[in-house]
Amino acid sequence: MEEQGRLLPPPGRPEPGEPRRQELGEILQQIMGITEQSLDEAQAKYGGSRKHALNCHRMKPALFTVLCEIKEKTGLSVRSSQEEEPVDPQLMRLDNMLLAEGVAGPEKGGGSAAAAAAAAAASGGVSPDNSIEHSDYRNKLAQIRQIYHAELEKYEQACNEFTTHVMNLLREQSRTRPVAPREIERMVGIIHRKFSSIQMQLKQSTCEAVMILRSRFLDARRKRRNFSKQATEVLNEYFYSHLSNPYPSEEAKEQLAKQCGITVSQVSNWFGNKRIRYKKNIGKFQEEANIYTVKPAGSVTHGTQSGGDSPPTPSSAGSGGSFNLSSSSDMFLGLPGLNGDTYPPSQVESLRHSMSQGPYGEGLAPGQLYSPRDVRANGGWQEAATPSSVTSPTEGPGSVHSDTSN
DNA sequence: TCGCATGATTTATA
DNA sequence: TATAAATCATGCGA
Repeated sequence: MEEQGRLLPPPGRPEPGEPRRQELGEILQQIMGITEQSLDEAQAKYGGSRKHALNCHRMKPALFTVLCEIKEKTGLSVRSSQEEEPVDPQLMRLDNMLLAEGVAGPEKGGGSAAAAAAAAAASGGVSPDNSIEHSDYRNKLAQIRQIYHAELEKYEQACNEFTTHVMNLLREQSRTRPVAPREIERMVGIIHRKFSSIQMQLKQSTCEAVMILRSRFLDARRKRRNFSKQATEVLNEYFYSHLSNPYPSEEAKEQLAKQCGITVSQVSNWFGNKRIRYKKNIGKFQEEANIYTVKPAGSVTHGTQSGGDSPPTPSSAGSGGSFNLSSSSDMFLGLPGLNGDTYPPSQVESLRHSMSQGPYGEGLAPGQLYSPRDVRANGGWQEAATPSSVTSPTEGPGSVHSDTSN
């Protein structure tokens, strides 16, 4: 028993070393009723020669047989107490999450896929510096992965070392007392369970780290990115061509989202912001309104326009599933634009429509209602926001935009 | 660095 | 539950 010191985990372990040392001590105690102290005492008291004498004692075989009988009788309770435990659902969850995040399992794909998903979600799908965030996320995830695997390896190594050591001890003990293979298995099982619980702590910490990392990347407010110019143009075109009722239906939102490479809720946010900001400062947006109501067809969107205020229907969408926001060139008439362009009749109609709508308009045709809520919302919108003419600014360009928060 | 622009979130409302 | 309104947080150009 001189190898007493080697029962302890190898030195130089990281922080979890101390709890592990304690736990291993507990295991030994549990398995054999041996503590470091008792071993030390036994060692000091009897020494190696005493052990040898005990082994050679003439009564030893008889004693051994009695012990075997007792063992047989108590074996049942031992066996029953160590029935296979069902797989811990929490451990399963942790494992699944680590796999999904690419921390556990094969390196290729998992991590980068998760990173891509996170980056895509964070950027709304079309962030220009998507790749930067992507690599940043991936690097950090790789760090977590590296630490996780290093720790896991250490734990496994320690577990194996300890198991071997305990088995050696049992083998040695089997000379003086009966040790059944099943008992060894049971003890190995206990050791593995103890190490599993330690591993679970590691997995938990790793999951927490991943969650923090993800939340940082997915916190849209922190990582706000302006939409691409094209996306803004698409949205603006829709907004200004439906100025009398800028409430896209769900279908329209989906189409816009698809076209802009953003989510439907981002489209909703955009329209919400746009409506309120437009309403607050119509004058400032006059110029923009002119640009978008006057813009030649095909500059931003594809396909044909079903009419300025007509609700777009998926069935009327182009082959690419694109949402038709502007007029096709064959609809242009000889109406001169501000920059010398000609206007499509539909947009002229839209313009006229906008002019006829608003506080002085005749109300909306049934076809202009995009959603039931629009009936209510539209009234408020028209009263407050729709200008008498988007081409005849009532306010000069010098008017100041004021988002109350800014 | 500052101020405005803008996307997202929160809260209240119908 | 969609929307208005207020607000927050960040981007971006001068």
